[in-house]
Amino acid sequence: MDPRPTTSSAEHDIAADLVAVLVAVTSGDPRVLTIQDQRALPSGPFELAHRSLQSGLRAWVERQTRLPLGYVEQLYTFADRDRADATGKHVISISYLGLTREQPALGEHEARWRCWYDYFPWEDHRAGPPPLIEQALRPGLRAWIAAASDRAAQRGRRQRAAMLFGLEDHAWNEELVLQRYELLYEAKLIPEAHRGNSQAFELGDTVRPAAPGKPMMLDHRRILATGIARLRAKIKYHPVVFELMPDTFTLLQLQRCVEALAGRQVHKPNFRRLIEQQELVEETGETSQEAGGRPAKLFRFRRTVLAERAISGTKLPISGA
Amino acid sequence: MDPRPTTSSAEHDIAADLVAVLVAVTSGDPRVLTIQDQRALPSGPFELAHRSLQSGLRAWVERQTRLPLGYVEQLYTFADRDRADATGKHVISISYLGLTREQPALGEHEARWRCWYDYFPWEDHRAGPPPLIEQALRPGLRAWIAAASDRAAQRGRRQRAAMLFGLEDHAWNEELVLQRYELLYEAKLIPEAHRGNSQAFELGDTVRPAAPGKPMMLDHRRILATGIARLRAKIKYHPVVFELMPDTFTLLQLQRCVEALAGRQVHKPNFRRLIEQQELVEETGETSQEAGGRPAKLFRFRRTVLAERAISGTKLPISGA
DNA sequence: ATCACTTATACTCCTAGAGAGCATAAGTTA
DNA sequence: TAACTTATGCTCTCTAGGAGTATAAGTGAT
Repeated sequence: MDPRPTTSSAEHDIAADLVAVLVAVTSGDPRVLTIQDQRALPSGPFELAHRSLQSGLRAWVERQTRLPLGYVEQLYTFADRDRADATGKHVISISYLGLTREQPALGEHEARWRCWYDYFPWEDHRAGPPPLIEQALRPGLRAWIAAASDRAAQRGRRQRAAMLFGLEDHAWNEELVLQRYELLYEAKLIPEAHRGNSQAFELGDTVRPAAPGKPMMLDHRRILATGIARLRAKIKYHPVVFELMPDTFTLLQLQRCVEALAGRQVHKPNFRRLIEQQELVEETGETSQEAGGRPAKLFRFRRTVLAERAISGTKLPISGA
Repeated sequence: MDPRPTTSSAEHDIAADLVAVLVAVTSGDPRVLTIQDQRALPSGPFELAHRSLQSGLRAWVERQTRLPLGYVEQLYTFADRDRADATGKHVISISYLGLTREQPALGEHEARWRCWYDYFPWEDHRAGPPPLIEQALRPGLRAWIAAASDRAAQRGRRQRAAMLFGLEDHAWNEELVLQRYELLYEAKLIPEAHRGNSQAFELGDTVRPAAPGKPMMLDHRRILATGIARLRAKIKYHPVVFELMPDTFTLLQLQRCVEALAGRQVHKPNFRRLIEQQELVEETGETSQEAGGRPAKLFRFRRTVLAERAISGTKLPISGA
């Protein structure tokens, strides 16, 4: 073990990049900020001027996009060899999840909001399991299963696919976004898997039809998957949804927001019961009748709960897991 | 937004360090591997030869300590300005949690296993709330509360302290390890808070008596807190405990291991019920009578559950939260 | 041999919370 | 006025999880 803080000669120069998964929910769609023809996540260099990584990200995002970043959380740090840049220098990417409200009309650097289900169409189960799993994914998965070396390996692959994609009466678990992406990647059903690493085409690896869903540069789609998974897990025990809501909202709007993120429907009475009995919100006294039915009460998030409670003590009724 | 992958001129040279929180549980104590007179966590440079960060850490740890690393998980990436090394170069620290079984007699670089409660004595509630919270912590906390600018701020501080340390009929939540450390740090009850940043002694900041617990170099104690918190959260829904157990074990040994990590007692009948009804273990047919009572059946972890189940579907009876 | 003690293991009871369904209220639009 | 939409309240049921109790099967001391 190398005793700190003597600077070892083995240390090499490395560049650090910040990559952001910026999420907003607009009119019932979970959206993510993209650049470069919607094929990349916004990223920028980590500069010496920044006090810390988190403040570096905040400063950079708010300067570039003028978005007020409500909630920021570190996701994961990558440093794969493929990511070395033109000079051969190692690039470390530190990815962050950021939540914000609504989208202003930002137009710089062709930044665009895009529904995240465009990149992961199999993740949207709000109207039940999407048919595209059976139609577009299953054949490729079958081919991957059959391509395993022996019977035991085939059984393992089948079991893993069934568990992750909710096949053969496995229940759908919306949190396993990253694992599903990694399986599809491993099964060469993701276009990104064919780039860079040319060893991928050895042996009996036939090129299988790509899974639906828009690809991204480098490993940005994996980073996005990480962000979605983290957010889906987080909303169950931490009141972060409110960072995505306007100041006042109806309970149905809140529910739609949660459903958009979780990618599954929520039982309406239970949802209201949970929100209200936890006293996460308070009435504003006003009502909204945007939706042509009985006017709904408007609510506002009780920010004080963040101080009152142990921060891990809130729950949303998403069965899953 | 800066379109990748053009290398921006604003990128500066940075060194990347890997820091490991290596955990083992021996004879009922949760231990962590330390170096430098038990004042630092093992760390090493990230080298170009490594395929990825994770494999870099694995290779380096296994080479230096000859420990078989069962489970590895990334914790957090730090890059605070204080961490700049002698040359003024930014140092990014990527911290990892690693689980291993037992300790061999490794003696290199004065590496030693040490009980993690030596660094966080207030975290051990296995025999009820430790008296040292009332005796050694409470006075300092009171002083910090009283030092707030106005009544509202005082109330906020009191509430936060009560929530985190289980005072004033708040329940103890064993997962909030990091938040507790950060509060003590902020309250200047942690010796590490007095180093480096000399601005800390402005205004009415009196030097309060330090909290008990062995300090560490740099922010290593914070990293350790992060690791403990992550592990305490993880054992509740993922069967990682078994990475810390020998091949065969009794249910009581397993329970003691969980209790050591969680820092609280567990209801024995409920624990056994949960473990058995989830079919996490299988009998070996043998029995153990190390403990001078009725011989206990020996069990073994059913590794297949990792494939069978969605990995998030296991639970341990730790009320908390 | 008996007793005290330790540990293992099996049951029962209770309650809070989550899932699901139904009923009613109060608006809108055709 | 009817049909439809959305809001809101209530009930029922099931189960997981928390807590307590009882019995079994060993050890070591008197």
